[in-house]
Amino acid sequence: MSESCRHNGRTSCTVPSSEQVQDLLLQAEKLCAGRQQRFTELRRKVLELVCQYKQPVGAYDLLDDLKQTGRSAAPPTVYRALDFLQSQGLVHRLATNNTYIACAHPQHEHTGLFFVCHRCGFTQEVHTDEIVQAVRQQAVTLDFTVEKAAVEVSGTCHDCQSGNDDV
Amino acid sequence: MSESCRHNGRTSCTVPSSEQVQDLLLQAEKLCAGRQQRFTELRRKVLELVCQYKQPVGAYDLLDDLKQTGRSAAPPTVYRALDFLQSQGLVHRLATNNTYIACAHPQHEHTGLFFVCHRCGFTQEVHTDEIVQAVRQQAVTLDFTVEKAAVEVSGTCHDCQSGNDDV
DNA sequence: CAAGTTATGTTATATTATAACATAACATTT
DNA sequence: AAATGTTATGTTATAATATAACATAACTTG
Ligand SMILES: [Zn+2]
Ligand SMILES: [Zn+2]
Ligand SMILES: [Zn+2]
Ligand SMILES: [Zn+2]
Repeated sequence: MSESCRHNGRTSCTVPSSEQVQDLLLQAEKLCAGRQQRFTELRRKVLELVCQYKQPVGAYDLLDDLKQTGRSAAPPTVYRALDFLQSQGLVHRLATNNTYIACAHPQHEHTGLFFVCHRCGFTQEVHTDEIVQAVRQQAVTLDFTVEKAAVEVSGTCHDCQSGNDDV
Repeated sequence: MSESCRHNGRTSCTVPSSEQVQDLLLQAEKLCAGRQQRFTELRRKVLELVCQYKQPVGAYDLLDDLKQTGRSAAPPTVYRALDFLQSQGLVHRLATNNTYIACAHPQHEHTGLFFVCHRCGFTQEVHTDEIVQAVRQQAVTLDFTVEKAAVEVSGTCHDCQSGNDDV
């Protein structure tokens, strides 16, 4: 299901549900294999941990989780794994709150576009051609070669707008 | 000159030049006065320091600068001033590299759109209606209430593309 | 297996930012 | 002007995030 996906236009993407995690891990394994990149146990484990969160997660939370598994772990352990996962497009880093989130469709390159609810933390990745195109067009105007773009919008999500102040 | 400015469409904005700093400080003073906000000596000084950099500057660099002036200063000193300046739209924070930059036209609210050269550090703020509009449109689709948006594009600026590897 | 490369373990430290509480400055009312 | 409330700053300590540096282990390739 997540093997092939079409993200034309403004398609929204969700964090994989529990039953999809294994699928996504398999996908990640294939992706890395195809690129001659080593999808090690540690990297798999970290990606799995990231996936298990419904929301973006901090590096030190992942570190705590890793320690729980009995495995030896220090900050570099998790940061190196996250660096690798990011380099493969399997994980995005949200700069505005120093968190990490699994990408639901790493099979094609893309800029991370995120809408982050600062009330409940719900974070939605989207693929909006208009945004990407607008950034690209501005880059042309500036004669700027884009390497990567971060678009992080914070505000209130649909569910949190319903007037109830106590979620 | 910076008193009234028209940023219709894709207008680029630069960090104020040295001779413009006093103008910008005066503008900031008026702006705060009009809002019943206290533009204290400390806040003025921090804004001035930020303006004096041609590139985004880190909080601890500003802290060092503050100390040079003889004034007592600790991290909270500069962070509180920066928080205030951000709240008034006088300064933007770049989340992708934890730096702060003066806004060249704080007189109207806007999202910060930045193109950051990772080679020379040159950072260009732009006002691109297309980008803002595209984000807004996507927010409508998601029924998401935007509070603030951060768009930070990193790559190579015009000057750094000229093939020379040793700037 | 040997040699080279890449990944991980480990310790220490750098960098960025905030908590908490005391004091000072300013504003407002009497 | 004194009293009072509010906002800003000083000060100390610490939290939160991330990396440097170097040793060891694992994997890869010839
Ligand atoms: Zn993604
Ligand atoms: Zn929400
Ligand atoms: Zn601005
Ligand atoms: Zn450059």
